[in-house]
Amino acid sequence: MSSLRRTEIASLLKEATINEDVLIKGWVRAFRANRFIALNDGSSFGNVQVVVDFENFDEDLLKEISFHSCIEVLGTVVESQGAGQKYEVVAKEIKVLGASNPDEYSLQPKKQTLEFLREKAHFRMRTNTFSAVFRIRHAIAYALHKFYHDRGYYYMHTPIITGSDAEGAGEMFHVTTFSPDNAPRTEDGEVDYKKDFFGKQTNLTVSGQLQAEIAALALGKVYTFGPTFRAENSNTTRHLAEFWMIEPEVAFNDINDNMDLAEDFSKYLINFILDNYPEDLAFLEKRILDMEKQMPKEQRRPMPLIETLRFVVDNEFERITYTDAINLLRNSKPYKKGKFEYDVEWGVDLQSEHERWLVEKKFKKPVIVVDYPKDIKAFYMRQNDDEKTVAAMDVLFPGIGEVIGGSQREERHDLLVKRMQEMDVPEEELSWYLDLRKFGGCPHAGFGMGFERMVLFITGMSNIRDVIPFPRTPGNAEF
RNA sequence: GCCUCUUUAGCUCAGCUGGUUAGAGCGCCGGACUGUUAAUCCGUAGGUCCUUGGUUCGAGCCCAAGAAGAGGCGCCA
Repeated sequence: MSSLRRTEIASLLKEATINEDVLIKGWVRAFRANRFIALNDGSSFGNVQVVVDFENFDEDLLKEISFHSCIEVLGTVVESQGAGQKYEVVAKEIKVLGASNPDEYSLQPKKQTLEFLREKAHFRMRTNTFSAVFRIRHAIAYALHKFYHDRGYYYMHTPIITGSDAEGAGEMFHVTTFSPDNAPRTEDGEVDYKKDFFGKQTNLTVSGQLQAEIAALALGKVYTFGPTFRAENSNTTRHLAEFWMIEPEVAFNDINDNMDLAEDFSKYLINFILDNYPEDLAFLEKRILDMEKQMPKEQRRPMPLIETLRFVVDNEFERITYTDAINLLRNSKPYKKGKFEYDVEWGVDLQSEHERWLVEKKFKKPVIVVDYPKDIKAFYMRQNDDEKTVAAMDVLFPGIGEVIGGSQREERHDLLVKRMQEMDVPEEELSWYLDLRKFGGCPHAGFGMGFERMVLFITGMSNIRDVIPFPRTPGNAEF
């Protein structure tokens, strides 16, 4: 068509030279009045408007310019006569790269529900909503690397296939080359994993934490970022069987440093998106506001999306001990009026309704709860001097709940061994983990942030399946 | 895993107390119009009422079982 190099729409929208010829390619978002094509190539939220003098184009060609068809346009940049945009491109030549028969195409140029689009995961990224979500998802991933790199952390790749099942973070997916029908058996009739690929039973990782601790005790400050798998039968808007987790682990940090890091990190990610993706955020915010118009007032968000994000970065997270949280809850109105479904009692984990009350009603901002009873937390968390609690923390966000869970790790060998025995954690399997306490151990701390939960919070979406391109949930592994 | 709700046109939904030919908006298609921004106006087509079984003179509607989807809870990130 032309020897011109393709101009990306993002750069065209940023700075265009009047009367210059450009070559653009993209997918048709709308074709109005047989004259105006809204073209998008994914490089930005904004579309470029292509103006077609339909009198000068072949009718059959114009017919092929349909919703989400892919076209190439050679045209001239001019100042727009219309109100919606500064520049537009007057088409000289149009070539259809990929037609899309509107009779058969399952997406339509109208509002469609997220549930419907979820079933069309191969097309849903072409919508405004999902392209905005996935641009932001990318940007959060970039920002997290930048945050840690700029602060001298090392990105550590922990294994996806693990040989230990002692991490205690949930049900695991087994990894095997055996066929379920005729796996080798031992004399007792058990599956003989000694004959399996790795010579032992292996699983998909549920956390990179234990390995990250190895790295932290050598490189000082490290983080992991990778896929994590939980075979829990969780059917909620905030659980996935395959999700991504960020796990910093820092030598010499105590629980307070850990809380500082969690807060700084969360705010950095939110700020990065506020600074760099205002258009996408504005669109997502408007989408929610439109949707909420049909909802009763009490179900609406207390603040629009961008205001919520600003509020979170501008205010300190509330820090409160588990014990104080219990006291607050027991003195709360819903508790006294018997509105809570579950009882509030020291030693029992906070239920969703209790966390929601703390975050959404009492403090109205992210809350960090620390010093949980040791019996409801993992074996590796550091015992506090009261001998009843451990230096564990959860960071709770409005609307989502737990986004971060972390702790100072137990670095005292004898105490760790005692705890493992109490909780029936096999010492032999974790001898390497105990070695870290025997040979040059030190206080250290870290946490895990659910990546998709952060994406949920920043985009304001309500179902976690809509912030990962190809969600894996119980009964669903399409695409 | 538990509880609740939903399933009717391509999509989103309405459908009265069980009663004749199941409707609307949007989308698609055809036409009109042509500086539009969710364009507008007119018109056409489009249905396994989720599936199976039952009750009934008669079932989209009632009953039973199953399937799929959504939400809440639990587990957690």
